[in-house]
Amino acid sequence: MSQSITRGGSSTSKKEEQAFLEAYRPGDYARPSVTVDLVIFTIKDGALAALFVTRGEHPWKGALALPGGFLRVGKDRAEQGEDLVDAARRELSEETGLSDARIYLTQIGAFGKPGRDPRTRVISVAYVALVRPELAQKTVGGGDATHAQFLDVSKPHKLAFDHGEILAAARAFVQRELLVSSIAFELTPETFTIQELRGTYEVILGEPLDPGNFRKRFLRMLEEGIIAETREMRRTPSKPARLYRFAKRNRS
Amino acid sequence: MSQSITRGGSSTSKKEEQAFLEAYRPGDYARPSVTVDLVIFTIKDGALAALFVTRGEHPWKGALALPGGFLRVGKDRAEQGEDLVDAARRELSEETGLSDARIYLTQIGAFGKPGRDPRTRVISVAYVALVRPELAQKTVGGGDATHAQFLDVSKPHKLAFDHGEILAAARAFVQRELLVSSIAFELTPETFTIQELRGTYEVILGEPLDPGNFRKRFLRMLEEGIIAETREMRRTPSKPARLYRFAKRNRS
DNA sequence: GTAATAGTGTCTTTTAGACAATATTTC
DNA sequence: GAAATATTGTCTAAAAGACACTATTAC
Repeated sequence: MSQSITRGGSSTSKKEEQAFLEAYRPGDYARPSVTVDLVIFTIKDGALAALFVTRGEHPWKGALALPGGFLRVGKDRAEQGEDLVDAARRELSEETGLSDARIYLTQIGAFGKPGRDPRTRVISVAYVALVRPELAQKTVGGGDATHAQFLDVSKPHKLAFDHGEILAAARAFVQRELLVSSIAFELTPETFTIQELRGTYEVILGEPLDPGNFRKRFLRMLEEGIIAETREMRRTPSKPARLYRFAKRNRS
Repeated sequence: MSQSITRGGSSTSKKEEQAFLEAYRPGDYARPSVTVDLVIFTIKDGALAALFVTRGEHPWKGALALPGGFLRVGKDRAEQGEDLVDAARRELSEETGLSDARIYLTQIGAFGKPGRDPRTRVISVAYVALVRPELAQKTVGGGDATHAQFLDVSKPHKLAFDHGEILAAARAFVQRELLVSSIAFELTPETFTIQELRGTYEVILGEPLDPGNFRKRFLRMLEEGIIAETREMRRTPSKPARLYRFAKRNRS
């Protein structure tokens, strides 16, 4: 915003500002469309999977795409529409039926290269959602009779628009975040064994972890109170394993 | 984007898509304005400082604000306007006169709460720029006869719009990034002593660091080739100190 | 010499990684 | 008992933090 040179911080009257706002008319320069796109991750069949929809219309008709939609913008100054994160929650709910506010959802950035959508200039604000596997199975994307489906992200898919780039950014975000916060639990069932949690880590990081060494990390989290023991055991093909549950976040 | 249920990935003809695009007319639902706002950091007088402008117009007339401006959006499909990061570079250049493409500039996210600008719905994409102190002094913001000025961010300032929130996010971003990448060098003169680099770390982290322990970290970076020794020494009030220079990034 | 700051060394604790070994259950 | 895997333990190396100490220069 180019500023005229006015200094000294003279407090201007509320009345004057009111008059300014009344007189304000939006310029007629072009505005972009703003969409909110979601990378909804879950663990499916032992792999990191994301929800994709098949496009039914041009452009990119028939191609896989990330779920998303237009940000709802109000018509006047008093009603300016919905917040970005609310639009993301709404999309999440529409695509999966999941409206639980506890589901992890966070913004990872804006993507807005000119030409990314051939129809018009679009700025997409991307969000990452993490859905526990038992919840994901119950959603629209859980079955495969619908247009939305969870697919293994380690397998290459031809995606519409620049959604491949957004997906890559989302994977990088989750990998980085895994090392500093408790997001692994957002992709793990309510109760889990040490090995099951290790599986989640392995799937996100894309590499195997030593069971003994992972156990040490796990026990540290237990001491810190991030994880709590339960009385139950999980039956396995061999020796049963203790079940634990997530107790508290290690950072807000 | 709501999808009609079409499956099977039948590849559609280019001609059909072309026809679709020709017929496409943007809907008349409201679009938001999109701006790019910058948090331009430097080190000034031994403190982390950011560039602020004084608003000359309503709303928030007379208040401090982050420099920023509207994203330029083209009028038609063929010419969709400038990229987000190009808009950020343009603003950086306009506000500081610095057009060097080597200046660190990266996006930290989109801010778009309804009501953040009383005039109309605005989505702001925020960028962080890091400017070396010797460069910052030469800029418009270096003196204080202009409307743009670098101010110590650890002192509270009443900022326009939600710019306080954006500034806080930018500071958090830089602090996190300091621990994993080489951004400290983006705020350090070309050549520097160990103590001077430590000063940069201290100013960003907001806490003192042990000189002996920091030296060990420093020497590790020297071994890794991130830093290189020079032949020069810096004269100090007491024992002179060796000068080093930044050699290579530790991650792209 | 004295003050100031550059630079070195020591000790402890934490964490990670590689990897061997033991324990307990199902079958 | 055999197979599987949960669990424990050992050794090494890297890194961080606290803190005392030495070296070299300006004045």
